[in-house]
Amino acid sequence: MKRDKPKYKQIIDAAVIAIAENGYHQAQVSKIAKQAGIADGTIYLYFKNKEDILISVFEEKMGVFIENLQEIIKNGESSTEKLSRMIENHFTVLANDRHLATVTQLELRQSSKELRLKINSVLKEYLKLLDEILIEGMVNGEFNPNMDVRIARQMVFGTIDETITTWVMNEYRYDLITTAPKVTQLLLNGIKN
Amino acid sequence: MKRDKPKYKQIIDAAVIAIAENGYHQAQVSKIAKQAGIADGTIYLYFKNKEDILISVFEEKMGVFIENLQEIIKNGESSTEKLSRMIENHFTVLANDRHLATVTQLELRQSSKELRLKINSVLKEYLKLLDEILIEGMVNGEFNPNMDVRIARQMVFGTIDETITTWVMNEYRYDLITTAPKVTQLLLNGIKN
Amino acid sequence: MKRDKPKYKQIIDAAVIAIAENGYHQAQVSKIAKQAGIADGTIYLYFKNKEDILISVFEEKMGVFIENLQEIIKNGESSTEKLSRMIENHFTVLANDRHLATVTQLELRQSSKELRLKINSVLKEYLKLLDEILIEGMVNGEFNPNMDVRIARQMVFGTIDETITTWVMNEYRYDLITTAPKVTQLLLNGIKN
Amino acid sequence: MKRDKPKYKQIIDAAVIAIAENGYHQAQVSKIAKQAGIADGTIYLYFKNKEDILISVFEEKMGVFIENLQEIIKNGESSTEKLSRMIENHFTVLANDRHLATVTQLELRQSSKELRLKINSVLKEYLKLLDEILIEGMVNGEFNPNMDVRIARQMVFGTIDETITTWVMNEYRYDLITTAPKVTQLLLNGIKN
DNA sequence: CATGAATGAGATTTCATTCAT
DNA sequence: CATGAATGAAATCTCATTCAT
Repeated sequence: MKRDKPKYKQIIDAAVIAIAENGYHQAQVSKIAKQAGIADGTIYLYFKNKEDILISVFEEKMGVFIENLQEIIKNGESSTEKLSRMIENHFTVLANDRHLATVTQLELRQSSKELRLKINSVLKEYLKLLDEILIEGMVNGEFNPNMDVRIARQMVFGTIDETITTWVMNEYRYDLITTAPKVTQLLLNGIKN
Repeated sequence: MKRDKPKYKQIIDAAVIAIAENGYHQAQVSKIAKQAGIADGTIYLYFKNKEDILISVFEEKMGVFIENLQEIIKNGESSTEKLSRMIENHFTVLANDRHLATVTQLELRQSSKELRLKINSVLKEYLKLLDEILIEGMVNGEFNPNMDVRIARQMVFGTIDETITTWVMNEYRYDLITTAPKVTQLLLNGIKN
Repeated sequence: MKRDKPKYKQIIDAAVIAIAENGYHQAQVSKIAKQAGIADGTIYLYFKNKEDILISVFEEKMGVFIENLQEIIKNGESSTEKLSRMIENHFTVLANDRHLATVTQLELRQSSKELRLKINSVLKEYLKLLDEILIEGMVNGEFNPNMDVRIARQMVFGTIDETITTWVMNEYRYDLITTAPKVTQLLLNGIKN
Repeated sequence: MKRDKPKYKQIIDAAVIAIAENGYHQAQVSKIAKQAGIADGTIYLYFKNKEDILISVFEEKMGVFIENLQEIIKNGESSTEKLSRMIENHFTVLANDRHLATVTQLELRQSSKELRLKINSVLKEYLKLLDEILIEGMVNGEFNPNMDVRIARQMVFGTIDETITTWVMNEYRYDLITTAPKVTQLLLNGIKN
């Protein structure tokens, strides 16, 4: 399996750094290779083409979010706690990896519509877990049982996304993690029963 | 004033159509010129460069949102009503101009970080008006006076944005305008006192 | 019409020279452009891609052969004379343009099978005229009426082609034009009645 | 001697198949190695480089033609019969190995001028035997004693070559072997005394 | 004011060959 | 003898912008 070889992850990480430091369109394959300390051609032993690198970056990194969220869902007591810890986790992971935050919130969005559609399908898994939490809360009485789940999900994710993007655009000037509880509070107000 | 000449608006509208129909990266200056029925070179008599066209597209179109919002603020009775009508207006304008919706929600986001930063500064005026509504509501007791305005604003705008983007990505399959009240309801729950 | 503009022929001629002097695979678009005294990009205002240049080279140059042959067929008295003058013309044109001879006999054959198939369809028109001469001669009793026209044509063209290719491979060391009558004589012996 | 080891021939045969099935430019060293069931690097224990493989393909396969022709010369009664049997043999060998026919008539000609010059020098031995037959016939009165041997040889070989190439290009649609006598007849007419 | 032909910089990807194991 | 992962040079084509008419 290619993605188990050390160079696979090495290239993924190099891509994140190269994109964060140079911008999406200035992160040429040669720059990624250089950052990874390998030859240009070696990239193509592990990835079909440049787009494949970018999708893989998203898959690998989004994988962390998904795994964490699955853990949270498994261990959380109430739906409220699960949602709260999901937001906290999302903020924490990106606050602790500014390169990754820049890449996911700003740079990767410059990709073509085709690439973004693929990225979106990766994202869907994450959103499905979010839906699980919301529906559970609606059933057990923690959240408003009459709300439209899709819209609630869009509110939760849209707010998280906008909050983090603004933080990145403001060049990480303020502490992101401490805003998490406030974001959580507002969102919970919106959806609680 | 350049922007009062007929060809100025003609090019702006041509750009929206060209981008919506071809996608951001396939909307070459020559295509915009052709759509506008003028020569490539003529574009440069009205715009400094391609980026200038795109920023102007955003400025002009966002201008409609801002004017409408100013009107809403002037005429609205309560803060709650103002916020409600702002969301309704935002949804209505884009639901009625799918070309514009595609361009603002999907295509223009493929632009470079630099361009997006400029677009964001245009957006700021709109967000400042939103802040006005929120602060007014906090002062007059309609909204939670202890909430963080910035976060509340990000929730409102992030939710609107995410909702519309999803609608565009789903190829306008459902009716956007009728979801506005549900979105408003959730957001008001979140911020109300 | 693109092929009437002066730059069209200018590029075709530059391509012949660039290919003859550098070889097929070393005749990069940039070399052709330089030889033509224009910018690389200008090539693409006149040709769809590199392959299009090469096909056009063949079409334009083969056009001369075809036109000459049509003239010969129109004015020639006997089939024997027509065949004789066709061979003479073929040898003369290439003997007088060694660049072209190198390109058609050696370099262009390195092109991909796809390109060669296209080149072949251009060639077919020439071979159809040759067939006309042969059939006419079979009907009027100058040539053997029982021979297989396809094979006769392949003999005539194969011999011409092999003769000229050998001459080019031997770096034009001997006089090509004076061998024409001998070639003609042998071929006529082969097919005469 | 390298060419006596089993892997030598194994690679040669793999090359013919790989080229015939994939085309000259798509027959990468790695494909040839895979076809031969060995590792890429192993190729370089038996051949200096890729060009060396291709020349060797031609040498080995042309060797069959040469051996057969030597046999024919040794056993044939008249020059006419020898020529006749040479043509028949040439057609038969290629008609019975379509992979080889495709490779020699179409694919290998896409090689660089340099490679083709080397291939030609391999071909020379075959052509020298053909010259022998022609000269013998001129001396013993079977062939026209006044003809130019070089041109006669080019006619014979050019006709054979063109005939077979056309057959390959037409995707072996008709029977090649039965055309041999007709080709022979026309050629003999051309050179007989 | 308007035109549109011409410019030219710049990046992805392939594949023959090597060499440490 | 054999392997196969790694190398890195090299070329087509696009498109924003200019400027002579």
